[in-house]
Amino acid sequence: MGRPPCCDKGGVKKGPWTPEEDIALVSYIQEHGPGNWRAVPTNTGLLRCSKSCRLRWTNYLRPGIKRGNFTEQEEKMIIHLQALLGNRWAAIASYLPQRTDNDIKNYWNTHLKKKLKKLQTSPECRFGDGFSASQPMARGQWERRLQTDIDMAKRALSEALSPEKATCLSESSPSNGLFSSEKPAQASTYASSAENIARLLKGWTRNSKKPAPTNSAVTQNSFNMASGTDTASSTEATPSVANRNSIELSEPLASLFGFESLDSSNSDFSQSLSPEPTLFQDESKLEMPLTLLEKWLLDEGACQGKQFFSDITFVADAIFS
DNA sequence: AAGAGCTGCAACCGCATTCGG
DNA sequence: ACCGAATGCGGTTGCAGCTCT
Repeated sequence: MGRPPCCDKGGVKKGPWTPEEDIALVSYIQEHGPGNWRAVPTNTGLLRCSKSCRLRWTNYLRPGIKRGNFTEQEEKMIIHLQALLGNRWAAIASYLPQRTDNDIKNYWNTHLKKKLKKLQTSPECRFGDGFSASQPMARGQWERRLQTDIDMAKRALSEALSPEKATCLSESSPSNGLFSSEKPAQASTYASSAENIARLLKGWTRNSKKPAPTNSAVTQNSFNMASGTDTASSTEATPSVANRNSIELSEPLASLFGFESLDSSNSDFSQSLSPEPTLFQDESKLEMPLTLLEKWLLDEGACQGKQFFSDITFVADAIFS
């Protein structure tokens, strides 16, 4: 029943990508730009389905992707946004432009869910106005309350969004490009891809001293190794493994939305490659710069949804304390 | 030292949505 | 308006590497 999978035909390779495949893909995209994925396997000679190529590019090879540990602020953002949006990872990822939806999803499932669960089972844990994990309300009751809070918050958001505010905030971050419809010049768009190929090759050569690098973990190291030698003094978007733990821990939240750790070409890239829907786009057709969202989320006296967000903020704060 | 169990993440799968003829 | 193809998205899986015993 239904349409056969796109890579149903035989001879399609699956599993981890090799550095050779990555290079072929990046080279092709550098030349032709992303899109028309159907043509990619044919034109590159890759024995991969178009879907696999797109996924590899968007989740891994695309410039401007930050890998490694999530910062405290990123975690808080994810918690906030997950509470607001649910498991709409692509929408959440559109507000953390250096992270992919897959990354955020994985991080939520492997780290944050556990943290929240642990917190909820902790006897001293209390949420906001008094519902506590030690005396949990019935699941259905809790869910109803959460849904009510979310609805309240959404309503408050709609009310809070006057046109002049939206205008003001879009002006406040004119260069981040995330909400701009302008397309950057192709040349600058793909400059960082060329850079990545160079890094890939460089790292790959170094790795070749070891047994043949045949999995994606090696590829990842290739990028990191190549950039890691001089990352301490740069604003490289792919930090070395060594300094991942310290990266941006004290970075102000604003930088998350200002793309300060991206070079200009990468910013352009995320601009051209991130047509993801903005918050609530499919519900109330609102478009709101993240700075406003975050300001609103964190503004203690902001709106009717205050209690909900104080609950969420409490949870987030408890996790990081 | 070794093997069993656990964890994290890259990649896959299949359904939903969008696009174009 | 309809239909098939292309793309997007979220859930799930498989496996490499790590930790524990």
